[in-house]
Amino acid sequence: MTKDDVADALDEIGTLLELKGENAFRCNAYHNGARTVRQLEGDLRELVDQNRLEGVRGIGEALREKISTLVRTGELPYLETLRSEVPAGLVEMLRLPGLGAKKVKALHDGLGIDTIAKLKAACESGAVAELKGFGAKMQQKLLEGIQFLGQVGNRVRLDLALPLGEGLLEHLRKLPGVVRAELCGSIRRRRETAADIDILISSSTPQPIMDAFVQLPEVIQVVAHGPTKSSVVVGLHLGGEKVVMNADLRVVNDEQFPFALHYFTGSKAHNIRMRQKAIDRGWVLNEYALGTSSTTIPCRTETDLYAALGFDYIPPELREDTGEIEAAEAHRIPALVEIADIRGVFHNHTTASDGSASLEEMALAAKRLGFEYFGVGDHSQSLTVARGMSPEVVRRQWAEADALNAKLKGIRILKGVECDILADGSLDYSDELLAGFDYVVGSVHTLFGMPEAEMTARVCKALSHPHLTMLGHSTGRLLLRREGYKINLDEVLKVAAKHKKMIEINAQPLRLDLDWVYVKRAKALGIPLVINPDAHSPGELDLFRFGVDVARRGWLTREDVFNTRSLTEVIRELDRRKGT
DNA sequence: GCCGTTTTCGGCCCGACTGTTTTCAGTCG
Repeated sequence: MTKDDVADALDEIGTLLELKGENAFRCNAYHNGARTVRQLEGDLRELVDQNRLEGVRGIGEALREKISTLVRTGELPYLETLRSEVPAGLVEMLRLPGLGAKKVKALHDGLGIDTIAKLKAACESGAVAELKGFGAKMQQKLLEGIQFLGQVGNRVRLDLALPLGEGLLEHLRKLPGVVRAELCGSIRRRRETAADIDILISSSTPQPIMDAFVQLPEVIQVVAHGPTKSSVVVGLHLGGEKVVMNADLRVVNDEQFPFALHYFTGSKAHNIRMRQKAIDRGWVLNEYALGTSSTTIPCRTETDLYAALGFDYIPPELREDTGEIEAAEAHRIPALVEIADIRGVFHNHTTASDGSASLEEMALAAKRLGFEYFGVGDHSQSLTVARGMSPEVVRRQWAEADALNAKLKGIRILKGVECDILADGSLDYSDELLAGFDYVVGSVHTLFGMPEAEMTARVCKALSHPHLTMLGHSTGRLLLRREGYKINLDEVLKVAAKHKKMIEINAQPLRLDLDWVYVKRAKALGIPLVINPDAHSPGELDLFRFGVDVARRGWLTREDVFNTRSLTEVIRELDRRKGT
């Protein structure tokens, strides 16, 4: 049982209790507990065995008991019982916009509806509109929701949601009367996926802005259209993909803007803690103001808002209630790594394996981005599907790199490889050949179905190899598409720290692997992180910025990220590692 | 269910919008 498995179980309990009509705070306690478990540091099994869950905020006696049972037995009779009491279709119905636990329960109690299919039939027959608390509009909305659910999934990757949101923002900023305008929500916090686009505008004339918003060319459907809040569905073709998602716009006056910006950026957990901190000081914090009923504290920016509470400014990427509030209170918010700090990258592909551009084209693209060094990391021989390099091809690439380094000014090519970690944990080339590279990225590309213990041992063995420099995409996940392979990352991090290896943050928006939660743990273990775009074309080099987002969410400073070092420092460190 | 220099009970963030109401409950973020 992983932390995610346990957290999923707690979330499910919370949801099932809601559907049974339980006290909302009790339900919420389970959802809070799930979030806490997901972000726990260390091995859950050990935490349970050593009784270290005691004192964790949000996990009391009852949850601790259930977590222990889940971890020790892999089962939870309490959850089984709940499942037998609540039809599975009710949980699925919650995904429909406008349907919460109360309404789902009313549909079930009143009409015996326990699946989306039955709900669709009941809407079409007009039965739903007859039910108390429902009506014709609700019935129509549900039908539309059922159709929408069939068309789009839940979340959208950041690299798609961000440009869509920025496009809307650009339109809106041109409107008369707009003073300030920003993207909020999970996009501003740079989560790897987003469920919707949140936009905040300050203006003294909200109505015409609202009217313009719902008529933007990207808008497919208007969900809500009020004087200060509107909600629409937007769609756009981006990079060959049709992106459809919800977008919400809120308009406030300019004095309210910093409070609203903070509020709509979230996360929800961060906001709740902030409001409690305000209450501790005898104030109230909401999306419009900070203060008491008689006086308000003027703030021009979010920085002012945090300062009013005695806090450091908290960058949006940190606002997940994972310790940032305590750090801000103690004035220990780190100076996070920035895009401009990155001076080169190490894991990229060329036509020598499955890339689309030559080594020279890639190096020149890196130079255009302002990098000092470009590390090539083509695939190794066994990965034939990606045209992995034979030893001959490797030597030819080294000669090419030497020739280019003699010719090109302002960019240095580093000779690396993305070497397969074979099934038994050995590397894909002889030690003699590996010794000729400037560095070696080790990655798993095969046998994803291995049992967790075996996969963990495989990767840990590779980490003990003297020629391995850094671990590539650590779980192999593809966001919203494929789960990563089963691996005990806490163990992997421990072993990486022991052997003084680096770990990659793969910046491909589809991967973003290592996940930020583990980035934070890697940092705590003193492991250097490396941000790599895993570029297969010149244009993809720029994807490194999404890796910077992950690094920031993992609390990394410039010092924590290896590729913020200068070329001289990088070469010195790589040479030092090869010498040991 | 969780939590407590307001601790063992009584709170738990709070406002906009919708659709159904005839003054408000439910949903959402």
